Amino acid sequence: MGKGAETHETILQEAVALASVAGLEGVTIGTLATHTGLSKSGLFAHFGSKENLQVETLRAATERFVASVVSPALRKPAGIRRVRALFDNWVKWSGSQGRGGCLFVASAVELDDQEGPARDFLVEKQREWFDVIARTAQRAVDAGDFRPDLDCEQFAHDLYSHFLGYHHARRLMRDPKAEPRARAAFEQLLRNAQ
Amino acid sequence: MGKGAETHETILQEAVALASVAGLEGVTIGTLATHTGLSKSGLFAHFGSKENLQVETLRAATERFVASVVSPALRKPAGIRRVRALFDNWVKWSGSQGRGGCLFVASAVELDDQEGPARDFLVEKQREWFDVIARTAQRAVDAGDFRPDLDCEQFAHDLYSHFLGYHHARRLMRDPKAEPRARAAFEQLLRNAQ
DNA sequence: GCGAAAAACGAACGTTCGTGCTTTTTTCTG
DNA sequence: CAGAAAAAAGCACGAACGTTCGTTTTTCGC
Repeated sequence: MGKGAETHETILQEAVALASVAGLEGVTIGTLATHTGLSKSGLFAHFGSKENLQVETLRAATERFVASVVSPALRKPAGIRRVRALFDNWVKWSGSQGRGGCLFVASAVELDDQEGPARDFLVEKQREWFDVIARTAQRAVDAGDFRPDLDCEQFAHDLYSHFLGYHHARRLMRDPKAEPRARAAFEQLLRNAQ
Repeated sequence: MGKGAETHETILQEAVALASVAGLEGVTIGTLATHTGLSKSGLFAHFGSKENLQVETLRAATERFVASVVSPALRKPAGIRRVRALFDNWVKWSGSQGRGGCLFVASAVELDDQEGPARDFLVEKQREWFDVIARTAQRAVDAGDFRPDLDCEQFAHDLYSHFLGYHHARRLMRDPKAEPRARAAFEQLLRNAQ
């Protein structure tokens, strides 16, 4: 990897960390330059536009998310264990994000009314993630862990909701019961699916 | 109401509408002045600081929320019907917010890491809203609609999660199934509580 | 180690941001 | 209706925003 690509990576790493705290719009060229020890113009040249920086930041965050949440879970045996791994990894990952929260939750709210490539990218990746959950539930049905008439898309939607509830309780409300509540809700979701 | 207070009200009305679309931070003194036909300095004099404007915007939004969601529901007979009214009003109100989404959801993500009076105010009101839900569930237990050993705080947490899931599916994903999914999840929540 | 290519810098641009002042206009009260 | 009080405007400020451009420094292939 050449020097340029290396710096590029470093910038994106910092951008993801910063965005988790201040949101996508909060990642300003100036502050990002300061944090990386680069000049504004030097940093800017790597991306060509703020919009592109935002998309690349989301892309970098997605890579990390897949590597630490999705891929490990997909290595578990299909069925309820894999479903558990998905949710468990998700919650653990969210809690390990330093001071910040889940960048995707933050971006979802920030971009829901902002047409453009950043929104398009986020929606696409969220859709993929939703489908992974739904398919994983379907595999659990196939394995006999879940009842045959389960609505897997509804299951994915509900799982997603429980994560959002967890995120809200932990991040805004700073409720120490956030995680146990989320886990209780998840267990109930599993029971209803069996 | 004098002229001053009237203008004050008009500004806040516009601020709430604008914040629902662009977020709290997106409500800039300049754009707000343009939308209300005032000068920047003239508008600014009403609030003294941007921070105070944000708090007042949240306060105005809270008033509207209570008037169109909470109060009508509390006029229903205690029990499961009131619980239904809470969720129903909430979902309907969220869908009727014009182009924007729920300001509280947007602010929750925006302010979760931003220490200050705006955050404090939001957390306080969210806490109150959470308590209203939990107490309403308790009244349903008392009325015999819900089982006696129901964890009412968990119920409130779950209800909240389902709203967040609905909001996410509708606003970011623009999923036409968002509302039926949320309603299905809510019905399941009720069934589990009985 | 030389020279081309890539990377980073420094300075400036036009805007917009929130926030002070002072002055003018409008509203309310006696 | 006059005069006080309130409201709004006008103007300016320093800072930060994204972006452009020309120059300097660093990296890398030969």
